[in-house]
Amino acid sequence: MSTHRAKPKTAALRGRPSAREAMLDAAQAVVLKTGAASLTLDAVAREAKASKGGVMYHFPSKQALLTALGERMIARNQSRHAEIFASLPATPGRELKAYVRNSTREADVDDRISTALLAVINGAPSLLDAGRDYFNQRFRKLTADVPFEQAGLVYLATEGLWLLEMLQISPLTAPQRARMVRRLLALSEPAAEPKPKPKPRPAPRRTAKPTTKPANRRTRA
Amino acid sequence: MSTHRAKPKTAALRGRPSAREAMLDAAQAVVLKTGAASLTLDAVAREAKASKGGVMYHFPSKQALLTALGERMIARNQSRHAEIFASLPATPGRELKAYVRNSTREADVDDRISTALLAVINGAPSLLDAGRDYFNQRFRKLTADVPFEQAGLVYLATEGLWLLEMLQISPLTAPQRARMVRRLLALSEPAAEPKPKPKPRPAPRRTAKPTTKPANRRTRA
DNA sequence: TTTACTGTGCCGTCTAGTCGGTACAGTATT
DNA sequence: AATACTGTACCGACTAGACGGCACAGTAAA
Repeated sequence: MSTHRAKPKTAALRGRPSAREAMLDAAQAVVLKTGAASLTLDAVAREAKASKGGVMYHFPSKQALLTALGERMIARNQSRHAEIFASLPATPGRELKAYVRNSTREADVDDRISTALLAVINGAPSLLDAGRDYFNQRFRKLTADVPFEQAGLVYLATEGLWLLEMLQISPLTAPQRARMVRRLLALSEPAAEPKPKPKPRPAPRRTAKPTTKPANRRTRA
Repeated sequence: MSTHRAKPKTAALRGRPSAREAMLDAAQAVVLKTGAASLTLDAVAREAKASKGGVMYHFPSKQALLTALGERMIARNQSRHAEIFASLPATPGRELKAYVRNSTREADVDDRISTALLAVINGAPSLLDAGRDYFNQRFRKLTADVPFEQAGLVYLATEGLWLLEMLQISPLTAPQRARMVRRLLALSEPAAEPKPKPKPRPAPRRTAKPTTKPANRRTRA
């Protein structure tokens, strides 16, 4: 434990503009570009334009780097959620709605991809544990002001969408996805369930484009 | 490609009770017991009570082993689906119902865990590609005889439940899970949506056990 | 000079893949 | 029936490379 050179947290707080953060960014970039399997310390150093020693200085072990990455991602996710939450009117289902919005953000996919891939690949119990707590707490909040089965359904579907996209195996086309997201948001309001079909099916019934496009491309071979 | 010693398929068909299958079983067991990260050829050999050379004889590369594993799992999943499908009455939503049943099978979790973890860990594009096709085809079938948004919702929620359990981060307690599965099955029938509350909420409203139990344990530290 | 940090080089371990060898079941030949 | 030969299945030692981690010298600022 105490083998290493004291916590560099002080450094992140004052002085240099955080080589530490840059390294976390680099780690994320590596995962995104070349896959989680190739997330090596050398790769991070290369990406961050630092040396391996530098990385080891900031993170005593690879585990530490991974953990820090996971924590940062959870924190970011939380603050984004808070932001969206604040922008919504104080109706019941507010939490759920904010959650759906946050989870289905296009721009967000980048961040999200890395986390779980990392967690999985590493088999890191600590990362998974942190994630578990986070998931548990969130779920409890989401089901607070919407009937359980309804909130649960929205929750599961949202996570499903996210995870499928993360794994690049979502069968939904872009318009289908948009449609489902709209549906999820509508279902986030407690009173919304009974008759979910006010509009008489406008146009895209035949599922625009014959499903053959996976909607997600991959940088790898 | 043709570097190796001819396909040993003949062996699987006659004579020996297929060391090949035993090796695939072993690979699965290893992933299940010690995590996907520790799926090495040596580990497979040890588990299968064979030698590494033996493993390499049947699978020219680790990739090949992984691919074979993935294919076998898809095949098994398909046949299980067919079985369940056959046991259901020919009502609309039959496909969807069979899919939900198959995906939420307790006993099935074992099999499922390995596949995706494998696919992710390896970054194996081939495995993911096979999975993608499978997912696409399945989705198209499932949305055939149930309104798209309804089927899509059930689909996403089911995949979400499965993936969350696979990653050991599902926040649902066992009774909550059971409740959601029931709900998903009910939603698989096209006419079922309007009023989903015929029974006046029997007993477990206060979500039996305060969510603290993750419902899935792990063998690792 | 002390502190904070970087860069380089090395080492031990782990792991995919190779290779030469073995056991043995058929099969053909005599 | 004995012999020689062939192909299949399998073994285990070895190799080359990758990767995590460590030591240590160097540098810049205060």
